[in-house]
Amino acid sequence: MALRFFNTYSRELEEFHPLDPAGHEVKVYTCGPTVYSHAHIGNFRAYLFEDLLQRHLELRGFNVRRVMNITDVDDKTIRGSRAEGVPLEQFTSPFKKAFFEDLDTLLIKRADFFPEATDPKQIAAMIEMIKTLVARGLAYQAEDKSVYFRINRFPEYGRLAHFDLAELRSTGRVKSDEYDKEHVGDFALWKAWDEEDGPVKWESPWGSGRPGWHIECSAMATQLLGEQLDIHCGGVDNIFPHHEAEIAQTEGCTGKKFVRYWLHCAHLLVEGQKMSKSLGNFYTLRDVLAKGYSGREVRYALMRVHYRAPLNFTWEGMEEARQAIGRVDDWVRRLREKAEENVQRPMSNVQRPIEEEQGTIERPQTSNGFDEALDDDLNISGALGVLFETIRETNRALDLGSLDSSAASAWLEWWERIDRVLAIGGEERALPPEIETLGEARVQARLAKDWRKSDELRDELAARGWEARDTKDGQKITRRGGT
RNA sequence: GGCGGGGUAGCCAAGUGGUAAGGUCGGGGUCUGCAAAACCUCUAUUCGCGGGUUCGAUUCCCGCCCCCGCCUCCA
Repeated sequence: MALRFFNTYSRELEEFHPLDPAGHEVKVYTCGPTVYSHAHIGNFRAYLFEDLLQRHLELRGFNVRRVMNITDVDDKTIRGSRAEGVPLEQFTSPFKKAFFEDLDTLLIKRADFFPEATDPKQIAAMIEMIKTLVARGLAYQAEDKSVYFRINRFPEYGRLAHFDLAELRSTGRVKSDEYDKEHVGDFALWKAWDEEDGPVKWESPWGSGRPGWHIECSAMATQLLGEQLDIHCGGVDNIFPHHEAEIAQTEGCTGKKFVRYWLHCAHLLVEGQKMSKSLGNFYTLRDVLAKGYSGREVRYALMRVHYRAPLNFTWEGMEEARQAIGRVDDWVRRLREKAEENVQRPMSNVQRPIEEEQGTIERPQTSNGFDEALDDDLNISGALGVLFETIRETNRALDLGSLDSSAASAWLEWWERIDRVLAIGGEERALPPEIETLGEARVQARLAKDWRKSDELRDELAARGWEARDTKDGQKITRRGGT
């Protein structure tokens, strides 16, 4: 099956073909965070979806060139810096740093560029775009000195969201400065300085002020990726007005189709409601980590539901993620042990091709459904289904002794390949010395058949987050859950 | 009101015009000193509701109901 995505623009599943004539490079723009506080896990759901997209495209052989912007100037960042009485840059910088740390925690691949809105080069590019729009009559300076986009001159406006402009209803969420504008729907490209902005301002042909939010993305995307993008992503709440505005501005300047595939992810809910800072019902990644969950557990929990379906965040869901990941870990560990048997006696009886004929375990197929599931608009549930079925089947074969070390190696390779997309695999870590000591004591107790002491030591280990299991090959100690 | 997304087992969640993947939880079993892990097994005659098309619909069509979101700077 061909790779296909649901395009918000057409509201249809479309086969994916990049702009690059060679069919190799894919240009992706993803809306990033506004750094006025820590991003919450709802934000990270979107970034995880984008990470999954990038990783799958890469697995499919595309070379992804991706940009994610950092909005470090807007009403909220200015308000924050004033409240703390520090310069804007000083206010946003810790949140930028935290954002990148959080990306690492969740094993989200870095974009190629993280342009910042306050970068003078970007501001200059934004001003250039606005100049072009003004010159073309697509924008005008109003009495309040701000510059607005004239949506009536861009007939396509509303097409992405499928909105009829005449039907737009004000939610009253935004303070209206409507009488300065020709149309309520006209949006700011350049916001004239006012007292609330304090020292935050840049010079422009229209006086001092700062750029509007939407123009930021248009300028950065075209600067770094060119006038036409393959894929543009974001949360569904960005469809209107943000992405609509981006189309208007960019196409207003270039006259070319801006984005070929628009992909939007649904919201993360908490108790059935959208998780958002304004409602106050949000968790930051740090909140979840503080409960003892690891980055990859959060990653799994937020990634396991299809990106276009709402996902309800619950602690029960976190526990499920922990269990599922533990199952994967145990399986991988088992395969590694099996695979190593090969290394220990490498040369002995060179060829035993006969083992293949004993109706043993099948080797992994290059594709046994995992890639194909993701090709279908990133059907992660289908892909995970393939993984877990594989786990059950290979575990069964291991139980029966019908999976030899070379087959184990082959399955391990299969796993390592798909984990380049999932990135949920854990790392083997050495036992801390005190755990080692307790484990050793338990082995001795067991040799002496001192079951009571053995059980006590097992409880002791469990209390420290480690689990002792007695297997045919002796005691095994593993970390359960958490980091 | 307009525009979207979603309604499948206790919970999470795939999916197909031919009779329901997978995860998690819970019950039973094999294994174990006891456990754990793993494996086996049980848990939706049924896919929001009502019509229609069809030999047959959870899947296609029509009409409803419920939940969530967007409707001018929220991922």
